[in-house]
Amino acid sequence: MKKTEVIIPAGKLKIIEAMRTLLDERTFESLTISDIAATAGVTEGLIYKYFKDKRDLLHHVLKEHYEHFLVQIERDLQGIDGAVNKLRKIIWSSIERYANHRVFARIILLEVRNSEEYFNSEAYGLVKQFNRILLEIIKEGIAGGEFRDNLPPAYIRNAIFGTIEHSCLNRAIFNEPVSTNEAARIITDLLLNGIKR
Amino acid sequence: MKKTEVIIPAGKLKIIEAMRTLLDERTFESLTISDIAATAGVTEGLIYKYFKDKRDLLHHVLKEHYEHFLVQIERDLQGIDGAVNKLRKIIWSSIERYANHRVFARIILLEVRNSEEYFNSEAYGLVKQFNRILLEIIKEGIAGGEFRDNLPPAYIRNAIFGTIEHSCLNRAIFNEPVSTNEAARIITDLLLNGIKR
DNA sequence: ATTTGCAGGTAAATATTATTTACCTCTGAC
DNA sequence: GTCAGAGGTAAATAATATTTACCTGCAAAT
Repeated sequence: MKKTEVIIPAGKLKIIEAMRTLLDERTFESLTISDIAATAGVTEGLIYKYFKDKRDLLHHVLKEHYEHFLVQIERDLQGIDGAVNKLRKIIWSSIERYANHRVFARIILLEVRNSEEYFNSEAYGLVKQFNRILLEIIKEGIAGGEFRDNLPPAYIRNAIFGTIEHSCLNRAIFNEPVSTNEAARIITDLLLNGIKR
Repeated sequence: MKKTEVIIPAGKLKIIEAMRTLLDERTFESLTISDIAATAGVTEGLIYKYFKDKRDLLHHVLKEHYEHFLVQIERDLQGIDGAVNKLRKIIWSSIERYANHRVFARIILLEVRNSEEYFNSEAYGLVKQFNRILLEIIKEGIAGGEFRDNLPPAYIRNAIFGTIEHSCLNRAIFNEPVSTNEAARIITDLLLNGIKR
């Protein structure tokens, strides 16, 4: 009775759902407000009732996806001890998310970073939250002697993030398949042990 | 007498130059044809004389940048022996390019990957060429025993590329400073030796 | 039982931008 | 000399995003 008291109007839900559907098929730029309204079965004006503009709708869709992602991440990390083990898990979970939620991957990898407003959006706030989680694990690893202490944590984070994202880019763009387990195993190994023989 | 016989018309040059200038200040999406024409001091119609559309102009600007980059890379690699040394150099050169040519970095990291046409553009052809160079170095390193032989070359390439790009993202987006030498040293070390103690 | 405020929704006007069209003007090869 | 074609312009048109004014049903407050 106390949770989700807020009833979300049917029209708004249809708009969000239409956006998700269309983003699976086409790029954000190529979608018109009229496309979205038609797919949702509402009028164009209604979109502006709930969202500031087209981009605001995009950010909302990303925010919903990211909320699910963060819930899953928190859950996945439960009961795992040690920075290496946590890192292994977080890499696996991230790849799994990018691989199995292509719209999510496309939005975050390709569609949002080119606008200023994104960096003021709620969605970006969640991304920063994820960043902090990852950074905590890295610092824990350094403090506990599992990771090297002569690499700046921010660089480690960039390497992890960057490697994962780049490895999932072809999936997002060309729909090339990704094997989550294999990718996670290789990327974790590569990052932990390096490429030098 | 045989090279650069082609005279590029003044208007076209001004358009390209205007695009570069504007991209340093604002995002691609926020630029209008009328902005570009005004900055270039030409009429809007002329832009369409030389470029298919706004994106085609963007791809052209990227192509010019990438040509310079490739020339520099080929030069930088001259006389360097060994895969590790070549890798070290290519990482340094890439970071240097992203750090000192912010428009280039912004275009490639933020503006082009969200459109289908990009992947048919000449600019993308050059990116693939760079990819091949990097992949060759990796294969050389594996064959020569400098790199581990149990990591797929494509993953190694993604890790290198992804780490570099992610490390330069904040520079591209927020204009945060990057120290090329420091970044190159740390990233190379991290990728070669891994993050595990 | 009315009224009334207001959330959900529509339809059409307007504003903004991209793109096309028709034309003008100079120049250098024939 | 002319004339084809490159460089360029101005204005019309098309495509889209956004705003405006309005309609409708319904859950309180009177």
